[in-house]
Amino acid sequence: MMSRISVFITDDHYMVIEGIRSLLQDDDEIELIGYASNAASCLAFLKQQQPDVILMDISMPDMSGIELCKEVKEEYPMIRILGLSTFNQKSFVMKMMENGATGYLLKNASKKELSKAIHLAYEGKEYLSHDASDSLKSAMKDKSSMTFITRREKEVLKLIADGLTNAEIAKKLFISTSTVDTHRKSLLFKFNMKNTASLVRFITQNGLIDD
Amino acid sequence: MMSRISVFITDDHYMVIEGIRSLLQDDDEIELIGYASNAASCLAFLKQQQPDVILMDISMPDMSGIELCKEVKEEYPMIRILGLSTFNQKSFVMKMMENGATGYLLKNASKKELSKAIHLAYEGKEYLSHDASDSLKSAMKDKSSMTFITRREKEVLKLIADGLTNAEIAKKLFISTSTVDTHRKSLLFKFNMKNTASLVRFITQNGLIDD
DNA sequence: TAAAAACTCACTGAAAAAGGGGATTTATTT
DNA sequence: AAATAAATCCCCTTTTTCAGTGAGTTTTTA
Repeated sequence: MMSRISVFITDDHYMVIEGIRSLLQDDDEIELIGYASNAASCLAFLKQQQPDVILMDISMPDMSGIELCKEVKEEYPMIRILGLSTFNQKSFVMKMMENGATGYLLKNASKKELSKAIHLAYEGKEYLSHDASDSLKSAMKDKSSMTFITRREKEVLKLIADGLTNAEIAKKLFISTSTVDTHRKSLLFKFNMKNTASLVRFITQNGLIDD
Repeated sequence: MMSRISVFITDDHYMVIEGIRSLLQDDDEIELIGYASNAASCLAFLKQQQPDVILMDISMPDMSGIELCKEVKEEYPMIRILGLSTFNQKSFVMKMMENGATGYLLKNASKKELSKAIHLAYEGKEYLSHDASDSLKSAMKDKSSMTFITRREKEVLKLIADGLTNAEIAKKLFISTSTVDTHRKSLLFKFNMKNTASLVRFITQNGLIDD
């Protein structure tokens, strides 16, 4: 008999970790070897030990799952990553996959679904949570050259979500309002949103901003 | 020895339910008698059986936890309710408490914290997750006469968060743009926000809108 | 060290939101 | 039935955002 699939969890909600742990307890083909509640300790763990599969939440206190996914994949390309989220917005799913995720799971997934996803991920086959796969299909079409947002854009995004106007942001960052405006437009374009309202909703909902 | 405290969970994330279940397994003073993944089945359950304490998530597919909390309290005033959330924004905590919640828990709460909160809730004493209690204190001061938003305002709010402009909303609801504008202003006023960005962020973050 | 990406700034014009005021009709509650 | 709250509509002005285009400087990366 082959060895068990080793799994690691990165999620900042204790209850979610507990939930997964509990769901995986019976599955004797899967072994939970550890968990981390933030990106830093996840990376620290990986230096010591590499699991076969990582279940990774999008929103972590110190880094977004999308970024962490990218970093982990660069360092340890053999590790399979399954995105974990409460939402299923097309752009997020897309970005996770672009950054090397093997699949995507919603947090209300059943025991069966979870187990299936891990097994498939281990074999390198992609798995997409039901609701997610639909949105992904339509998303993959307009999957233009998206390199994700820059440091400055993120900074501006945060302030936009805080309710600051371009003028206020400009003052705060010691740049001109034109520049802020450019960043704002760039953000709308990259996230494919038509105005600030939908942009803010999206990034808040997907935990792409630190509360 | 007294009988065990009966607990019911309402949360639309299976993993969270599993997590709580697992955390409570060892505590032989607490008995988990059931769970629901939406407001409707929660209410249906309560018609048959009433737990001592309900652990209630804010964001449910069919109704916000704030509303459900209110309804449950009206029908079964003896049931203690503990709010469950990933966030800890003052206004949300405040509204949950105003609507009858006995306490408030963050989803990254430890086993000890969870158990403590349930026991305290059972005794009718309030428990507030650490981060939450701070924000609540400062919030209670400016707790002005907020009657919360109306049906129509909520409808408009949803569409604003979807990224529709006043004109588009007006078309959809068969009313004039002036009316939509009035509702928008009213929302900004009620939530004490200065623009759409901060409004959308706030309501999204607090699960006051159905994703 | 080139090339690419990120960051910077400006101009124009149109669209939308925000701030302030007032007003009528329809529901709801007391 | 009277009072209160909700929903509807309009006016005006100012501020902010959005769309499109162009272009120089700095930083990062291949």
